Amino acid sequence: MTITQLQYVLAVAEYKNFTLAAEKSFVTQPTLSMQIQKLEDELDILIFDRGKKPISITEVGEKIVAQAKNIVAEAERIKDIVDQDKGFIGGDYTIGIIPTVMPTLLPMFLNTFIKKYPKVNLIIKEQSTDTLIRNILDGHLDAGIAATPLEIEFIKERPLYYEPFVGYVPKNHRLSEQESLTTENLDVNDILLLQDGHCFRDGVINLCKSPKNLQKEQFKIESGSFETLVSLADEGMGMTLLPYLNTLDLDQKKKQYLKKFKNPSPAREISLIYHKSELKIQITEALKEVISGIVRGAIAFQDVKIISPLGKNGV
Amino acid sequence: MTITQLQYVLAVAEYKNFTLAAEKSFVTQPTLSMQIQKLEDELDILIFDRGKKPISITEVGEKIVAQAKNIVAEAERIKDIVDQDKGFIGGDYTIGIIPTVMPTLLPMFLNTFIKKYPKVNLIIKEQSTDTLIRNILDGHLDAGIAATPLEIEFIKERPLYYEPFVGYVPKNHRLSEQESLTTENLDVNDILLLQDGHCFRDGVINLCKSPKNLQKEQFKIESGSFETLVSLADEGMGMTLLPYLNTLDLDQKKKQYLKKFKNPSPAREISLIYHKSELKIQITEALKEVISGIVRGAIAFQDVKIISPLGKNGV
DNA sequence: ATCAACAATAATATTAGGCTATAAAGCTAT
DNA sequence: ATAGCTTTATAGCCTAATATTATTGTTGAT
Repeated sequence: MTITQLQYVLAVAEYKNFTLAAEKSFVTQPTLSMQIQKLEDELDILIFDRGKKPISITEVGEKIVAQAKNIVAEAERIKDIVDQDKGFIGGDYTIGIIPTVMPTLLPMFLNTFIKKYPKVNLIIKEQSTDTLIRNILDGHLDAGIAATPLEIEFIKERPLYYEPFVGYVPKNHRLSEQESLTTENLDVNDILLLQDGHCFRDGVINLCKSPKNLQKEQFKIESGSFETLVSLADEGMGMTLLPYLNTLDLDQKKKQYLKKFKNPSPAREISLIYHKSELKIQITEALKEVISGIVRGAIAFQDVKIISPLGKNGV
Repeated sequence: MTITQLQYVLAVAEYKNFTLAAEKSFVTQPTLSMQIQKLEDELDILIFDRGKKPISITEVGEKIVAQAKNIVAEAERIKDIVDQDKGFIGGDYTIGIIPTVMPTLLPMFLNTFIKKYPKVNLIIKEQSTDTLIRNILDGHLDAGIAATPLEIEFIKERPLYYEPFVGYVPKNHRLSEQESLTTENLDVNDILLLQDGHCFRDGVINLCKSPKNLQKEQFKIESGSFETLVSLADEGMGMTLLPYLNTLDLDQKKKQYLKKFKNPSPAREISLIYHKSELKIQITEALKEVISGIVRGAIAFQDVKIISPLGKNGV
């Protein structure tokens, strides 16, 4: 049994296809086929059931694949140890960021980070919180940036900053005369929400006094971008809530409609999350330091109350 | 990097000597030297400092050795998974047993076990509790039988049976007229003890009312076997305490001096202990079942109070 | 029935891992 | 100092393992 063989097994388990798995492993298909056969012979079991299409994994196979993941991950950490010893920070690093954070946070740290750590090859993906968690758990992401607390087993959370919710209340709105907002003011049916799947949507719903009253209305407008929500609000379709960083690049005219909450302002906690196995921990630490350092300047510390980002389905 | 290379590293780390490590790995010394060099080249670090005698491990080396242990252990578990799937119970299995349990318990289960699981090659070692723990932690033992609770991190305890303490009070002893013993009766300075290092000794000291009064006497007799203690007691040197199973093969004449404790009788808890990583767990489970089954017959359930086996030094 | 997709097999080249023999280095003791 | 011992490194060689390309065998879809 070799580590290479286990890696081949993982590739086939992932792609359910020998040819494709071989390609992704940068070897030819017969090589991979033979190595897997050899492992199967050595253990005297079948890992894959080739009689089906797509290929399926046998019952023992599933257990072996799970264990192979462990072994390969532990083996990769040897390189980590050496890198850490040499003070080397580099290599591929894949990070997922939730859509509502991506456009505001990424430009703030990306440039600084790639200049400070030129040997790290950052791969950034925009993903919803639940995909992000899945990808961290199965090792496809090295880290993620998401609203927390999530409290998922095997995932560590390291808060980066707290971002207050800010109201956008257009002219003629019921609340437009108020100096500042309170949670009690809000009516969830009057707030324009992001579409399903965005955790900021769930945060807003949790924030409102009686989230269970979320009604099926005659027509319900939901969008994936705050820009749309603001425009809709301007058209008199209701008010909306924005994360603080998203209010910064509104044009001057629109800024007049922003209303802060009374302290403690509701806020979301944005954290760097990663697998508790702490693979590539030096890069993760480096990233955390860069982002924290930058954000400390941008978001003044305030008295906030953290709102859970979790929807009724858990994530 | 191969699993084999990591195993070689572990061997050298253990024996601090290439030649011996090669021997223990069943390869020649040059083979092992080269493989380790190759690994060091690949990682571009030094794991061992050959400039010292005996060979020493570099700082990074220590971390790599620790991680290599993980990887190798995880890799071995693949075989476990397959064995479990096949219902196969076999292979080498090394177990340590504390001296005060060995002579009474081993004959009770050994025969049954090797007949029931003929493919398991049992290797049994008599060891004190602290060596036993060290060996379980570093993987030299698959399991141990010791008095518990120990509550050591990374070690699981599975109680096998509770063994009451029985007094051996010879003629003319201060307590010889009493029907049964109580903890209050005991004076630690009047009890013949096993020599230092036996956890049964610590158990007895813990049991006595004021263990701190253990005096430095003018002469103090300690032995490693209960047989000696009983003989000494017969000579009027004091009384002693025995674990219940050790009283079974006293000759008829001596049995008259045995005195039970009033319920709840003090007792020691004897457990099967093993690393929480649960390597070879099928064999461990099988062993536990065999021993429990046999012991259930031998030790009638009683009202007991468990005495800690830990001495002042922790273990 | 034919084609396309995909895994297995065959034949072969290359590499890796093992061995024996031997050299070099580091100690120890005379 | 040097002879002798112990231990690790190097050299040269052989075998087995791992890769390649070319080809065959299956299966499912058209």
